[in-house]
Amino acid sequence: MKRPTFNDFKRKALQKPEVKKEYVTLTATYSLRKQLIENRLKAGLTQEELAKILHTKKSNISRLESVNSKISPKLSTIEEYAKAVGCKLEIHFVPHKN
Amino acid sequence: MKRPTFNDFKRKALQKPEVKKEYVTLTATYSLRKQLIENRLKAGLTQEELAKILHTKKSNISRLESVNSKISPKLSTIEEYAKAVGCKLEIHFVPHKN
DNA sequence: ACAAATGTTATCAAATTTGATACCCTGGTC
DNA sequence: GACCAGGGTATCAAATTTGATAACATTTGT
Repeated sequence: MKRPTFNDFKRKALQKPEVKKEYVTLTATYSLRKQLIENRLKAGLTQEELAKILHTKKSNISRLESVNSKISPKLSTIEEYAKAVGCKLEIHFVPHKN
Repeated sequence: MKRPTFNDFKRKALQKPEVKKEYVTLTATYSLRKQLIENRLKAGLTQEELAKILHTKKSNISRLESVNSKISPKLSTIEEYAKAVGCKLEIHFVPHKN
């Protein structure tokens, strides 16, 4: 019997409905922040350089990317960010299994 | 030689950079509205029923789904809508070709 | 045609995000 | 140590979205 992995733990935990509920909302925003940063770096830009492109300030970019940020950005904000780092934003409604 | 189709026209038009630029931003929001409505219907809900689930009013749902709506909704608004119709929201940064 | 259900639009106050400014922190370099 | 680049945080006014209400329009069913 192999030792339980993190994925095992995750799969188990997600059985609990209250955990699953949190997980769904968490991943969406978390994955977004990750993609923001990831694609800015991929474009070789600092927060300040990106800010200039978007005609705003670096502090605002930082707020957007911040993990502990309590704000839910507007769709247009994310869209402009994406365009500035050479990406296209795709949004999908994926039906829940169960 | 077959008659030019709409897709032919579309492909041709998208060669023009200024058209392409508009297209990119248009499709993102347009495709969103379509998915909102499509998935609400798929869930068998009226705007009023969905409004009740989200603790709001049907007029607000209509505004969200409205094609000529000038507003760019918050991400959390779309996320809650998705959850209410039994979906998970997925957001992807897709690198531009070229 | 009528009534009921569903969807749309306008408007206002309340809530939230955004832009700008200022300031702090860390790592690296001199 | 002093300096700089890059990033983070707090705060305020300005801009925008959201919720609620009311009235109007459209579709559906009988």
